[in-house]
Amino acid sequence: MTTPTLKDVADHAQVSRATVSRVLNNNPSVDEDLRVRVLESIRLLGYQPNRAARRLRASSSDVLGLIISDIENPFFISVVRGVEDSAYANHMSVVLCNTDEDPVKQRMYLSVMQAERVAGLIISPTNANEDFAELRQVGIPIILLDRRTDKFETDAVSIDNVGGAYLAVKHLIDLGYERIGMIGGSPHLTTGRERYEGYRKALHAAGMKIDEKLIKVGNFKTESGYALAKEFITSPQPPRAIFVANNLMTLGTLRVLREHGVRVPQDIALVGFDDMPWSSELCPPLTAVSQPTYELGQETVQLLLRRLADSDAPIRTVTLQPRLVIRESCGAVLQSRS
Amino acid sequence: MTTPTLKDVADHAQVSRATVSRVLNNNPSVDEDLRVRVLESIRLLGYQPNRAARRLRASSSDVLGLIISDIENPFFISVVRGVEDSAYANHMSVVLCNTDEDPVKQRMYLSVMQAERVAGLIISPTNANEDFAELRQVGIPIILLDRRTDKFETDAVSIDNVGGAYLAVKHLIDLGYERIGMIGGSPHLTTGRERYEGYRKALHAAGMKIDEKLIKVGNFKTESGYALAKEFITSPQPPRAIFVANNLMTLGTLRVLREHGVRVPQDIALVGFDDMPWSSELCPPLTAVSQPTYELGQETVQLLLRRLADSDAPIRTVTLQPRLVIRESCGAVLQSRS
DNA sequence: CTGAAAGCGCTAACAG
DNA sequence: CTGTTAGCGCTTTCAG
Repeated sequence: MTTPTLKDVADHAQVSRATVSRVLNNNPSVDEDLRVRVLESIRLLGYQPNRAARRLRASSSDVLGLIISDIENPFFISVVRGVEDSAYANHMSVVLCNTDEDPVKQRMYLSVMQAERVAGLIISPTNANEDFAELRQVGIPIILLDRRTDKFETDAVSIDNVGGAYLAVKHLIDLGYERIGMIGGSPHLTTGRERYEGYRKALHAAGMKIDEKLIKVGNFKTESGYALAKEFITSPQPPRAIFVANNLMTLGTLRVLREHGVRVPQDIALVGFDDMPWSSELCPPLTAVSQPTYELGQETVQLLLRRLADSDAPIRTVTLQPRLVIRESCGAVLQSRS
Repeated sequence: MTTPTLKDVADHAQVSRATVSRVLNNNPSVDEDLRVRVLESIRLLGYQPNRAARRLRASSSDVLGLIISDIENPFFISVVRGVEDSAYANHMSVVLCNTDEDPVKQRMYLSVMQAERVAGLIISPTNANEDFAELRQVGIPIILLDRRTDKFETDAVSIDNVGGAYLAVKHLIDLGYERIGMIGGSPHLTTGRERYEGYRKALHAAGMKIDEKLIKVGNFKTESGYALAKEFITSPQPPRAIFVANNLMTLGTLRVLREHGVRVPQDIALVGFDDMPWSSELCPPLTAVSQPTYELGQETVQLLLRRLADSDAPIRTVTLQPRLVIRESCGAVLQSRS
């Protein structure tokens, strides 16, 4: 019922606590004999350093905070995985928190992270106007993941959303579609705004007019996609093709279309943003913008590590390029393989 | 760059550190005047208790460890969500670790949890023969999630896998299928074994023979489902219907069938285990055993809370019932809605 | 190269 | 009801 402490190890090895501590921290200035003796005692007693104590004393911790905004969204899973693997490879553990797009929860978790004295924080913020004042004051580095904020300058890694959306809509245009609609995500998030911008740009570049009636804005959730798509198909002049701004909304859209017997792509063509493991088994196999999610996660850790090593390094923003995966939901060439 | 400490608050409010501590911990024996004065100082200084210090001193922590075996598997996401929400409601934070079905990683994370002195641990173990000796020795309660181990008695919450599989296979039998095959998951996990048992039981109850050639065993991953399904359809006598033991393997199976132009359910009928948000948009909409994943997560927290309150409470095992969601992949009545 | 000693920020008896 | 006094387990000067 009781764990051995550093003192126990010291007693057992007949050295001072300082020496044990040095061995633990790979301090080179320890005689080889003592080192092995200490190591042996550690093994024998099954000693485990107490992290709470260590963190209290040495203000450095090896815990990395990861705050994501919606764990329900499969997009984040692969991201989490990337963060975790990278952290693991660098001997850090990660504490994952989910704000559920709730600013109140976000505030709370920010407090937790601060009180927890994490080494650094990776976050995809729920709102663009958070300034992370407390965390910054304490000197905890922050890396923005996927979404950015207006308020202040930080290291950030994100996807080229404008480019991705452009790619998707251009594909539709190239296939000859007109009346191309969009089901957009939260306009208060950079991702929502940028994908919308990509949509506009693509139409613009093709000399096509923007028709406000073909643009619906929601909140990146399945229900929102469902509701908006329903508005579309029950409207007098539904779009001939739709670009949907994320995977959840795409699911909602597919549901409505199926329920109303609308055929894809014969009646309405569809491109999604986010390529998921199941996208190729959907009905029909979905053409979608694929985001390098795993790399997104990895990259944030790299940025954090760099910032930890040099707090004065210039601020860096990394942008990852998405690519279009063509399947059957737009009526492009039918392919035998996905 | 420096955070106020409890001492700063004490000085500011002109009281002792003990009093501040009492206020912080809602100790009722503090005069109302002092309490407001302290609270005011806390607010003014923006004080945040240092968790590391608190945890070091009071061996009780409000951090709950959650170790899952495969974050890639969407099944766990909803579980995580359930755990998190319940924990949040009970003022606890959760640290999530992903072992990736790797016993070495699991060992490491168990150490981390111990060193971290978490209040309790919820885990879906990668292997059935882990005994959690160290954790138990330190007195950290453990709750088994979804999977169980042989080695020792603990509180556990899981799904009735036998019953779920039985339901699925019986459905196939009731529809008149013969030559019903199974693509099973890891036999060293209780979930894998039990779903297999349910399959056998259903055939048995119907007076049907078990044909070993119709049983393939894999490891719950997409690739495994892909490979096994391929073996099936390239075999001289493929099964007429298949029960697939989890969502990832179902995805792999669907992929093979699509690639080989096998029609579902006309050529081969399919039932999956795990109903996912996208199951109804698959090609064809999938009939599947739906597990109460969110509740699974919630329930583990309840069990943990109970154990924390009374370490001598009798060991409890909670079993949640799954249900069958009928769609189109088995050729049952076609329904307009999912 | 090693040990002694002084805390990190907080809580928990124990007196008053 | 409040303050004093010890530490929790570890790291880190500072002397030897």
